[in-house]
Amino acid sequence: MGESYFTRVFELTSKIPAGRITTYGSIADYLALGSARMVGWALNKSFGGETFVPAHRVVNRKGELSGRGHFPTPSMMQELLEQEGVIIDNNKVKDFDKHYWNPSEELA
DNA sequence: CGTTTGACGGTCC
DNA sequence: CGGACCGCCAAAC
Repeated sequence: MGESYFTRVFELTSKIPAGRITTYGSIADYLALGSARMVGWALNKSFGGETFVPAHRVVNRKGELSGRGHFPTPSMMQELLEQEGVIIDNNKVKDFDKHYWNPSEELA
C-alpha cells in the first residue's frame, strides 16, 4: 500500500501533543511536501477517516484558525483548542510561540 | 486538457 | 503593519 500525502500528514498531526499547535508550513517542511497547501488539502479528507485526526492543532503561520470553517461546526476548532488549554482571541491563538510545536526539533 | 481553486507562506511595496 | 503578488501542487470543473 503506497503511502500517500494523507497518511503522512495524518500520522504527524496525530503526534502533536494536546495543548500544542503547529503550522501547515512546518508540517509541509518536515514531510518535504513542497507546499503547505497540501497539508490543508490532506487534513480536509481527515474527517471521513476512521481514525480521529487532531486537525484543530494545526493553524496557519499567523496563528489564525483558518480551518475552522471546514469542521463540522465552525466553533468546534476553537472549542477543542480551549479544552486543551489554548487561549483563542479573535480567531487567533494567544501566545502562539508558547504553544508552538516544532516537529523538526521536538519529534525528530 | 486548460483553467480555477484552495485549511499556505514568503516577498515586495 | 497590511495589502498585493507569486510560487507551490493536487483536485475539481
